[in-house]
Amino acid sequence: MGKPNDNAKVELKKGPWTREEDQKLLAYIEEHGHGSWRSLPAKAGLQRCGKSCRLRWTNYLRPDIKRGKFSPHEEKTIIRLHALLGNRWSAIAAHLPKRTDNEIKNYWNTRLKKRLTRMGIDPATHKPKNNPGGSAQSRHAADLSHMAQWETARLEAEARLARESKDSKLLFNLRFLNKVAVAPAPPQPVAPPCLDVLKVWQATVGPKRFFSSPGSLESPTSTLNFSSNSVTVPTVGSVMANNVIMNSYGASDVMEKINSCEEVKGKMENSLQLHDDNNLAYPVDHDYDMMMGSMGLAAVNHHSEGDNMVGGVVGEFEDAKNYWNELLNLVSSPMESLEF
DNA sequence: AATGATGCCAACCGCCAATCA
DNA sequence: ATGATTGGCGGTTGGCATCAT
Repeated sequence: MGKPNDNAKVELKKGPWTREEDQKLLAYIEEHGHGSWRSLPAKAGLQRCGKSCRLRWTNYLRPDIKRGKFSPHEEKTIIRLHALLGNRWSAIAAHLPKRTDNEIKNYWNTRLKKRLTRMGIDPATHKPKNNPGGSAQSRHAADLSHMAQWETARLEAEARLARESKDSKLLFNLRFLNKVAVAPAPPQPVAPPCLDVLKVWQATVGPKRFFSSPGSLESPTSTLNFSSNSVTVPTVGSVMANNVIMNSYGASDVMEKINSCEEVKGKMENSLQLHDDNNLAYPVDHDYDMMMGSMGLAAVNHHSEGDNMVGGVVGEFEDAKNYWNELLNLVSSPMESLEF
């Protein structure tokens, strides 16, 4: 980037690309890489603006693009991600390998949106159109909606990590956690654990990166408020012990995998030192707190009356990270085995 | 067969954040 | 600090294909 020494005004071509133009662009990029898009057209012998070249490359010519019909799995993924992210096509595309944001956007606008509308679902809100009011179902939908908003923030953090971090192991773990978090929630009375852990987080560490103002429990996009006594926060111990939250988020298969692994169970017992009274605290740092929140694991035991954290720190932060990394790495092939 | 409606998708447009001189 | 420029993003458009009348 920077200031170029811009130059001659050439009559730039618009409209559909010809085969010859495609070949020129492909040949140039294959040999030199695209470099500065601004200067590429002249070097490649194209009478197009750099922007047009970039678009043609990213949306059509790039070799790692998958074209053609979207699979049912891809459709489902788009719908769910749209519910979480809204019209943030590039973010959605990041979760659909080989699909471009433009393609996903077109597919949504021309097909999926209409299909949802026909099904009586508002494609903007992903809620039933004719069910206003306060039914349990709609309240549950509202819970999901707010979870979705938090998921949005978390997905952004994941995307940031993916860009900034070369630590593929951590990224793997984040993605694994993402699958757990995005799994559909059946109707049930348990409050959303994402919100629980954030409540605890707020009470414990106060507003940080994701909070817009001190003392408020707001997502970047939400103005949701909570009554302080309405939420029961499970502990790591209780969750690990009975899978309540994990099951409530359709992630029982994850716990099944974990429980079926003797090594993992041993690590759990040793590291967490489960207590019947659930008065277990767990070391917290913010990113891991978020992750555990996404999994439905409150990082600390929480007594709602005082919004105070109860219990002491069990270990060091690094221990917690290592523990979760080890735990998650022991679960075989989560990406393939978990329905998303 | 002709015409209009609809579907689809590549490409363009305008905006914005990041970057650089 | 400032202004120019780039790259990226989401919204929109234009044109071709298909369908319905």
